[in-house]
Amino acid sequence: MENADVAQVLAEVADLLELTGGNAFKARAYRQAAQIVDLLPTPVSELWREGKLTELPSIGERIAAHIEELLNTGRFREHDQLLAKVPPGVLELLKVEGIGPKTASLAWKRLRVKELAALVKACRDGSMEKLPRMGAKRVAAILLALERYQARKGRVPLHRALATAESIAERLRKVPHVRAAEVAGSIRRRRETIGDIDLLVAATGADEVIRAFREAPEVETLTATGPTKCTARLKSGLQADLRIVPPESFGAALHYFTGSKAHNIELRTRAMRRGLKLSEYGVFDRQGKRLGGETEQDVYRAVGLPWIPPELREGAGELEAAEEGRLPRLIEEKDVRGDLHVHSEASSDAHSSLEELCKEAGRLGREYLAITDHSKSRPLGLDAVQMRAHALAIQRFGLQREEAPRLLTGVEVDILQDGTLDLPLDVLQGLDWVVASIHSHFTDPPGKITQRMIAAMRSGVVDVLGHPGGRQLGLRDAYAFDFEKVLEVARAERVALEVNAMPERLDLDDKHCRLAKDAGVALVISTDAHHASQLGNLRYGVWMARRGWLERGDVLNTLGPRQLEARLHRPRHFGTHIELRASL
DNA sequence: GCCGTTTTCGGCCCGACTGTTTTCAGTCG
Repeated sequence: MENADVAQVLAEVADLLELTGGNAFKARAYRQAAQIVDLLPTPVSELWREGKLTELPSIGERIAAHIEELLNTGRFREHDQLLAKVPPGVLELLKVEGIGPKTASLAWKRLRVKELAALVKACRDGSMEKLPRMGAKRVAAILLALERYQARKGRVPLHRALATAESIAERLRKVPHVRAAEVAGSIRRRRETIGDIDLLVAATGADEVIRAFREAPEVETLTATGPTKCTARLKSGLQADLRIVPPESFGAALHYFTGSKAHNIELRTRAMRRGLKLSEYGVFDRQGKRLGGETEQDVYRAVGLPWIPPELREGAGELEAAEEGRLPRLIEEKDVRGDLHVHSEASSDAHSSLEELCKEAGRLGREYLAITDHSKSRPLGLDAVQMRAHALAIQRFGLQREEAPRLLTGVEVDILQDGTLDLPLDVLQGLDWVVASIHSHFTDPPGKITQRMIAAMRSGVVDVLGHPGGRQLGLRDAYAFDFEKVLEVARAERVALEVNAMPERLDLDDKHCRLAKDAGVALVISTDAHHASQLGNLRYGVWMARRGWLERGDVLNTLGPRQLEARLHRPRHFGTHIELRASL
């Protein structure tokens, strides 16, 4: 069982407790425990084996015992007992916006609503409206939310929401009396997917800000408005929340609305223990005297901590790290000096010439670029003879150029179903840089996928495993394999793991980055660009790496070309060693 | 169910908005 599965069961217990009218604080305890497990950088099963479960915050004797039972048998008794009391469809009702445990429970018990379809019916036939504290408006809102839930189950990838959010923020910055406007929430934390957009404005008056927001081209309609806050449905189907605060509260509010929730609760609890009160309006002492809140630094200073970068604010140990002075110095985009996974028009699914790629990479300040086109198993991929010729062409083109970037001959070679590579070893040995990736048979059993990766890493010619998890956001989950085992072999064979920066891959993800770092395995952040314009996607990979606590020293392509050669497992002299070209 | 510099019982982050009420419950972030 993965951490996410354990977390899901614990969260479900919380929902079930609320639906059945159980102790609300008990429900919260389960919800907190679920959050902790979900964000754990190490497998929960490992901590259990080491008897360290109760060392985790929010996990005591009882929940630890439940987790043990879950890991052993895939279920636990209290969960089963609760499930027996509540029809499965009622749980799903909670996912509809505006429906919480009270409403779901009322609809279920009074109207026998046990699933979404029955809720729609109850809303339409007027029976819903007769429930206590329910009225025409609430029923209409629920119907609308039901529609939206069914239309857009789930979240959108970061890059889809980012441009919209930044464009609205930019518009708000131009409104008179606005001192600052920032995108907060999970976008600011650079989460891989986004549920909604949070915008924060510091201003002395709200009316003009709200008017500008309403008139933004991305906004469809406002669904709630107040003097300090309003909510809009965007044309994209996303929701955007806008908050307006006085300038002296901007830092406290920015901190608050950046989250995560888990991080905020930890920080507020810490403040409380020090006799302070933390809210989105500032830091206050026991008498209610304001101590600060204009900047985020005020907030952290009040609780005796250094400023924590948003990407780390997940309640995953960042407060302890800050306290002990071991916050990582996170990698930045400017630290990355080269791109080691780029496709040219020699790949059937890519579109840019070497010239175009070099021009754009040069503009972005990249010092080197590995051209890594597909091997023969991919449609129109290169066979041994074509690969040699292509490598020569890359070299020749590179030699004609004076300016950066320097070109490396490379390949993205397929890892075949039996674990062998899709091109002969001597061809691969003749290249500057070898990315090995799985592009087929994703549904092989976990053991088999793991063996394919291990065999590839042990070939002696592979420099990095490309998009190791194989996921595509919203399309395909990562395939199942034994990551621990892969890390072990990667370290022994000195093979790096890729953080693929394609916004729809972002693979490795943050948790796996952190595990790799802890295991002493090197990482490479690459764009996997299929067009020159995608070379700029590097920032998405850097953000994921930052969420995984990575520092400059953890990432190979922060090195210059000479230093990089020196770090590799077999001798390399980029661009100078293909003796085979003479024989062609 | 968890937790402890108000510590083994009695709390549990805090505030805004809506729709329903005629003072507040429910939901959300």
